[in-house]
Formats: sequence, structure tokens, C-alpha cells
Amino acid sequence: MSFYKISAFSRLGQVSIKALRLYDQRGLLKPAQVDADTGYRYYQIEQLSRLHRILALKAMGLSLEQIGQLLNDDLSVSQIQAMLRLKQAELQQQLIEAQHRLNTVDAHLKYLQKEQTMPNYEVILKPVESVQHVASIRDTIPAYNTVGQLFGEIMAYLGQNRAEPQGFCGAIWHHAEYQESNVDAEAMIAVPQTLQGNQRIQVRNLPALDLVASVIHRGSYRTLNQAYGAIVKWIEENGYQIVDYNREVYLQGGAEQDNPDYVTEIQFPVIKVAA
Amino acid sequence: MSFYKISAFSRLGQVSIKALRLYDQRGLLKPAQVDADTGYRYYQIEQLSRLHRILALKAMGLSLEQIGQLLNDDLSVSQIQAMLRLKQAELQQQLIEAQHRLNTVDAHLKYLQKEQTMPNYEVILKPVESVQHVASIRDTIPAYNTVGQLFGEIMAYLGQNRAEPQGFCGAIWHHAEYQESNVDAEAMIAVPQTLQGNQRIQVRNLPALDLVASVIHRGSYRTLNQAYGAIVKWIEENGYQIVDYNREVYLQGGAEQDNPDYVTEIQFPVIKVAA
DNA sequence: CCTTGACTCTGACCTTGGGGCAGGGTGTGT
DNA sequence: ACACACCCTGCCCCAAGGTCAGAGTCAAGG
Repeated sequence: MSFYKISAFSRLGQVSIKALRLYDQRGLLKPAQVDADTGYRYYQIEQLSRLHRILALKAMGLSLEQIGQLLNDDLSVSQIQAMLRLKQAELQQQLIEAQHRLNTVDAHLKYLQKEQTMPNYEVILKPVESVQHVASIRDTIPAYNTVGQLFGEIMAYLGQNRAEPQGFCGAIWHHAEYQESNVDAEAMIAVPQTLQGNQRIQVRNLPALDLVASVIHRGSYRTLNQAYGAIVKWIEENGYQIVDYNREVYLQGGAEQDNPDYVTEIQFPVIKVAA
Repeated sequence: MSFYKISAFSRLGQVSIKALRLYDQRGLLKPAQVDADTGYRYYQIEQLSRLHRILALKAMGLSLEQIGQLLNDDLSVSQIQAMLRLKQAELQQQLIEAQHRLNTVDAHLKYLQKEQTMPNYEVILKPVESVQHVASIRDTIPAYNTVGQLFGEIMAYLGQNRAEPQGFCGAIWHHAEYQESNVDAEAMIAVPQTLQGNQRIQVRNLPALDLVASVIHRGSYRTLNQAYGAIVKWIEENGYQIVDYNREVYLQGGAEQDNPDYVTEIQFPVIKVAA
């Protein structure tokens, strides 16, 4: 019956002393004997197999707490299966995320190689909440930059009804493609829920979107096309697909065309498709 | 010039308030204005694009510290490339590891499905350090279980030379396949570096191994074949290949065949091959 | 002007799996 | 008796926030 002090046992098992002390504390691997006076831990060779079991479970990515349950709590086979299947799903998710990050890094490296600078536009993915009540006008207008007239109409209507805009202000372009003229546009301003609308102005609910690709554009509306170029390119290159008409959100905006302080967000509803 | 309080800005950017405060503290995104009396943070719409940039970099898995360098320290293009390439390698490593964990979980689930119990043997991978000086005898013996005679010879030699064994005691089977008879065996015991050896007994260095698959067997030598079965199966199923003769390490052992307290480790040097 | 409720601030502690160090006790060999 | 290697406990540290607690602030209605 030979006993090993902690450093000898740690060499045998290829595990750090600190880890062994932690496993003791967490109840995963108690030393065969502990000197009551000195607190010295003494291990036996037989405990190596338990240590191996711990290492094998750790190699699956299980937490020390889960390993403790498996080793001590004598779970039923179906409970163990449930735990492993949960871990399986978690690992699959991790795989997908790591792959996604890697694609993003690759894309940026390619961009750097070509342009010798970091991109001006960063595309991010996010969900968008619904806006409960927007006053909207949908109409066919001569060109994108005449949408201001529709906002003028909505603001006039709000004035008549003594209602205040609620902060959100945006547009939806009801085309999948770029239009030179005859744009089917919808202008929207968030309003309190009390408004009724009329023939021209509809008060409706702007639905939430599970996933949008989004860019923020700063400055003149004339250079918005650069932002569009960047986001559409990103969507293609990263294996997403546009599933609905895009939105513009005028975070800071107005009637001028060239104001450098304007801030506009472009949102494309997307889903992931197999790369 | 409209200012947003932290919760409004957090809604706009889809980021938690706590994260915004952290980014402030770490210097990634200082509010446009901070009230000196109350400490209230006030953000401007223009800052959304910087927030977007932070989120995009975070989506690549960069740390906040790295993001801070990218945003504030005005790195050269080649420095940025170096950082991204480092991240790329790291992510590739993560992918491999996640895949490996997933394979391990899958294997255990399959085993559970079939056997309705957790495996008796857990195979782990580890490096093995070299043993500086071992006294070894290599000879052809009638069968595996007669290797004890070789150990007897070595022990007798050590006795004659008044040398103490140093703890390690093992064997190498110099065959790639199982032999019914005429086993080319090498028995080894670690010794102090002072010994010379003779014609039969060689004092040599036992080299380190980069990677071995290892199992711990407890009990009689007669059931060692179960452990061999488990480890060989594992090596095949997990996409490794045996690259050298295997070793047995007698962690606790002796001349008896059926002692239930014996502990033996089986090591196969392996390399990873494409699955 | 006061109250109420919704916000905001700082600061402290929590998470994982240990790593590192300080201060003090042990064990062994000479 | 001394030196040196080893061991113990306890404390703080990591990343990126989450979760309170306690106290101060803001805006609107009465």
C-alpha cells in the first residue's frame, strides 16, 4: 500500500497540483488519506483511474459540477444521456459560432489585403423589436429622394391631431431591386396609440424582425449608396439571404440632402443559408 | 443635437446598459457628454457607428482590449493583419477542439445506447516525459505473462549493484500485432544514473512521447485484454493512428497474475490522422 | 411644491478553472 | 542543527459582463 504525495501523484496523472486540490475541494477526487494534523494529501495509485475518468469527461467539455454529478450521484442512464445530449447541442452551437467568427475574420483579412484599410461600414446582425404604432403613407413617388414629401404630409397630419412623434422615423422600400423612378415607398413615424388615421394615412403596427443585417451611415444622403453597396456585398459573402423589403431608419435626419450630421441606419431582413 | 440617456441608447444599439458602462470604463466608447454633478452618461446618435464597429469586432471574437487597440491606437495595416491572423489561427484551433469534444460526446452516447452503462475504460490523450535512466532487458520470451522473469533478472542485478529501483517499472512489446508466442519483449526499471549495465542488461534512456493514448487497468493481468480492446477501438474510432510499439507501466504490480489491487497503465503512441 | 415612479449612478460580489504568491508548517538528508 | 524541497491555507487575479444594494435624479401629475 504505497501512498503518493500530491506532487508525485500530479506527475503520474499529468495534472497540476492546483487542479488536484480543486478536485478535492469540489468532491471529485478526495485523496485516499489526509493527515489530520498537517493537512497533507496522500493519494493511492488506484485513484488514477478515477482521475482518468475526470479528465475524459473534461475533454468532452463538461463542467466540474457536471462531472461531480456523474461520478458521485449515480445518475440513471437516461439522465446521463440527457446531459450528454445537452452538451452535444451546446458543442454544435459552438462549432457554428466558431465557424462564423472565422468567416468574419477571413472576410476582414481579405478586405485589408485588397484595400489596405479597415472597412468604413461594419455590418452587424441583430433582431429588431416591433414598433407598436406608426403613422404611415405608402405611395409611388418619382425617386428615392422625394420621400421627404411624404414625411411632410405625416407631420402635417400629426400637427392637425396635436400628436407628437415618438422618436422612430423610417421608411420601407417595397421593391426587391433598385428603381430609377416610380418608387413604391412607405414613410413611417412612430405615434401614440390614440391616432386613427385616414384614407391616406394608415396607423399600423410595424412588426418585429428576427434577424436583420444593419449598417449605420453617417452624413449626406447622396453617399447612402456606398452603405448599400457594403451591406449587400456582406450579405452575399457571408451566406445570408434577403427575405423582405429593406428599411431605412432616420436616426438623425431631415429635409436637407447634404447635412454631414445626419445618421441613417439601413436594415435588411435576412436568414442564414447554407454556405 | 439630441442626447440620449443610457437606456435609450442601449435600446438603439441593442446592447445592455452594463456593457455600455463597461465600454466607457475601458475607453472603447466614451459618452459624448457626462454630467459632472450626477455622473449621468449622455450619448449621441453619431456614436452608434462606433458601437457598431465594436460589435462587429466582438463578433470576430476579439477581446475588449484588442478592440480598444484597434479603435484608439491607430495601428498600422500590417499590425492589424497580424492581430487578425493570430485570431484566425486561434479560431481554427477552437474549431478543431470543439469538433473533437463533439466526437467524444457522440462516442459516449453511442456506447450508452448500446451497453446501457458508462464505459469501464476512459481513454485519455497526454504527453509522456522521458525517463532518464532505465535498466532494460530485451529478449524473446514464450508468452506475455512470462515477462516477470526478466524483471526478476533486473532486480537481481540491482541487488548485486546495491541500486534502488526509482519508481518507474514498465515494458515495451516490440510487435505491432498480438503474438501467441515468441514475444519480443523489453522489461525496464528506472535506476539512478550511476549504473553501467552489462551484456544482458542495458542502461538506456527511455525517450519522451509527444502524444499517447492511455488507459488505466485495475486488477488481474488476465483481464488486461479488455483494456487493450477498449483502447485500440478508441484509437480507431477517434481518427488516431498508432505510430510506435506500445508500453505497459506497472504502477502497482508484481509476480501474481490475479491480484485485484494491481494497477497497470497501457500507453499507445499515436498521431492524429484526418477523420 | 411635493410625491411617485422610472432612471441612473457607484460599488461590491458572482460566474469557470484554475495560476500565482505570501506566510507559515513539514519532511528528509547531511 | 541547518538547508532545501515540499506542503498547507488563504487571498487576489483573469473576461465580460449579470445581479443586487443603496443612494441620487429626472419628469410628470396633483
